[in-house]
Amino acid sequence: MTRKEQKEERRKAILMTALNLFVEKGYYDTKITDIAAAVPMSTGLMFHYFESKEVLLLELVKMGAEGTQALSSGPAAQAMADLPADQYLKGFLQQMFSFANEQPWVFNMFVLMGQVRRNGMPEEARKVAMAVNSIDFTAALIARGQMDGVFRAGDPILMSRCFWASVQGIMEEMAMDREMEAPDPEWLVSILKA
Amino acid sequence: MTRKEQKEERRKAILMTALNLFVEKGYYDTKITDIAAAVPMSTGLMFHYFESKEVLLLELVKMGAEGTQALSSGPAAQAMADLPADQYLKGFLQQMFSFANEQPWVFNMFVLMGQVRRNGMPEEARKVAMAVNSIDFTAALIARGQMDGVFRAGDPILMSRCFWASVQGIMEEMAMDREMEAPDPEWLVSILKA
DNA sequence: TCGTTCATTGAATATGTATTCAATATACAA
DNA sequence: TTGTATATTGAATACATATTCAATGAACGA
Repeated sequence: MTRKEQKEERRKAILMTALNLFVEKGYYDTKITDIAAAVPMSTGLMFHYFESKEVLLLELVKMGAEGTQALSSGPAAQAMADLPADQYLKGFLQQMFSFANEQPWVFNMFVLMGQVRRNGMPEEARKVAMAVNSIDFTAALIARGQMDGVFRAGDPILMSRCFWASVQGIMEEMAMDREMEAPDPEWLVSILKA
Repeated sequence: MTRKEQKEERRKAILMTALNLFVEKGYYDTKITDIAAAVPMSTGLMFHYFESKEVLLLELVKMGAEGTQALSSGPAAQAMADLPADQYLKGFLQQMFSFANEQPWVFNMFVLMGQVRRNGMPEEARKVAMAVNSIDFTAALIARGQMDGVFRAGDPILMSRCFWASVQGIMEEMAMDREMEAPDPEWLVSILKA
């Protein structure tokens, strides 16, 4: 393994460790020394890999943004694209909730993306997280579902925001208590159902 | 007005200002100087009223805990007590969402209580917020609704957690964007509906 | 009116933690 | 093997901000 690869590995290790801690304890309560100790490496060395705590967060959020992009244009999305709208959303949630155990980092990434959108988070990362927009995409899906009569009447944008806010709330609850069972996706989709 | 009353007024002004800022910008991003400037008063004076930022948060959370207590045993609760379970929850949400504009501090208090429960918030305040438990109460309500056939099958505790996590998610979204319209309470209650 | 007490200020201090840095070890290339 | 670049360390520093404090002003009771 070349030295460059080594470095890349280490970088990823830091990112994954930070992701865990940020979601577990919150960004502000996670100290650089906590991350360093968990990797493990010396605190000083952290700064050979990331020039600051904020940049580290930013890198994570960029990864999350790319991942979301990839997900919504990838083959899985295509395969689902012509399902009925409610089936599509149910499938998505099913997948996401199963990631909570099987691919915790994917799950954590989603939770982090939601958290970073909030007031009081570092500006730059926040902007990137805000730019990732599932709201409009889902709103279009909802409008389609309304045409087909599977979804109730209502402003699709508002419904989309409420749907994702609910999902975020539940994912944070799950992140806080890893023992918690996932809800039946049907429950959440019911928010939208006719 | 006596001097003691003056002081009490000032105390409340600080508490309300802090509540606003904590919800608006987040606890960690809200500096003592921010609160002082907003009241307005000198930063030093803050410490004649509250011995620390954490204690200030704690006071707010204690108020929130009492308020919740009062709400769930007060006359309004009694009046609702023999409504069908779904009507009860719908009424509660209706009220809460209307507070978003009419009594923002009540709304903010609810949002804060939810936020303080999260990892990374000051321990003492967190314990108090955690002790306020709508989960069990609502779970009982859900069980009743299941008997009556208005709610779907499922673990009432899990359903209760998911319901409140969704509500929290949406209230935080509303707190972030004060222009946002409130959802129809029916949407949220649908999470539980048969 | 005078003295005592409380309110108020803003600059000084303490503290926690992000960030830097000088020193050392390790890998690699010639 | 030797010299150069990179990785690594942990202690020193910088910085942000919570907290203290000495000084001043305002209210109140006697």
